[in-house]
Amino acid sequence: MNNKQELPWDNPRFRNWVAVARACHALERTLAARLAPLDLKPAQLDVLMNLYRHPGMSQHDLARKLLVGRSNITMLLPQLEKRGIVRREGDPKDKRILRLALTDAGTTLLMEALKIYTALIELAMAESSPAQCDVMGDQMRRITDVLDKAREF
Amino acid sequence: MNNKQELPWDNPRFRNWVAVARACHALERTLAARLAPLDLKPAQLDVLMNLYRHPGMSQHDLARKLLVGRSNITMLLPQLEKRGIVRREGDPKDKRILRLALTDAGTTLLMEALKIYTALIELAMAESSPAQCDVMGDQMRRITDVLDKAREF
DNA sequence: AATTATTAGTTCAAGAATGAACAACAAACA
DNA sequence: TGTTTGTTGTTCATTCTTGAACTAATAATT
Repeated sequence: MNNKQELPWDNPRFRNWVAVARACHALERTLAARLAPLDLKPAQLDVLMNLYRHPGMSQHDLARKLLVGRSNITMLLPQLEKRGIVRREGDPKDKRILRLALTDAGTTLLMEALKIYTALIELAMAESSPAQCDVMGDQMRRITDVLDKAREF
Repeated sequence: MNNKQELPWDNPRFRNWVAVARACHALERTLAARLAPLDLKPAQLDVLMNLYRHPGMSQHDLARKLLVGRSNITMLLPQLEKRGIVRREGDPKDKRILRLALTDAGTTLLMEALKIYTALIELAMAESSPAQCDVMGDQMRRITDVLDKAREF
């Protein structure tokens, strides 16, 4: 019996997803290199992006958005707080919760980082038409939805 | 001046790439959970997949394929070698090089892992048509190419 | 042939990410 | 009220990843 014909690599969905994973990894590595002058890591940029769009988030909310553990946020934030990039203040109604927000310096830094990130994305996707790009984005949002539901069992 | 109109999130390429990064992260997390019963991590699966397709690779070649540092490979392989999954033998022509290959046990384990991976990908992309999927794959391969070239300066 | 430059792999110290166990607080309910 | 249950954030030990410095082997240069 020749089982080569059933190899995953013959499956379009598989082969194409592997390409997604590779591209994603490549872009993240390149981003890390280009963010280095700002002394910022991709994971930290993710934090800033989320706090900009959702000021007042709790650490728990942030962890869920970023798909990381809560302890990760605990380890990540004090650095940013010491650099004066992020502000953390207790919720008056619920003393367990810390509300997060960017400082002005944090917003400024974020804008610098976004220039770099945007330029990299534009470079990488220059050959993709807006229509292709939207089709891709829609697929990805569906995938994230499916996986979120799959995680809830 | 209102600069909100120039935010990256208004840029389709930016917004859609963020969706790619999220989906990728979500799928990798889910994969890690589903591979746990095999005592295998996504990074290790990447190694096995590459060795299956390119037996006789050197560690340097493998590192480049995986977009990681050589030292990472050095740290990764001894575990797999001890488990009898990977075989490492010196190249007779060039004594610096170690040639890598899967053992039979390694191939068996890979096939089990691929079932899990394939099932997850099928789940995630069930709603994407093969045509959309191919368009996406092509885009991703172009992105990887562009970034590879950008890395060479 | 002798020297110099590259290349493959390793070591090591530092920095991230993870999950389990924990403390403080809040909510639900008797 | 008092007890139980659930939630938020932290701590800590473990594991992974990384990049710089190193050794050994090969290639290139003189």
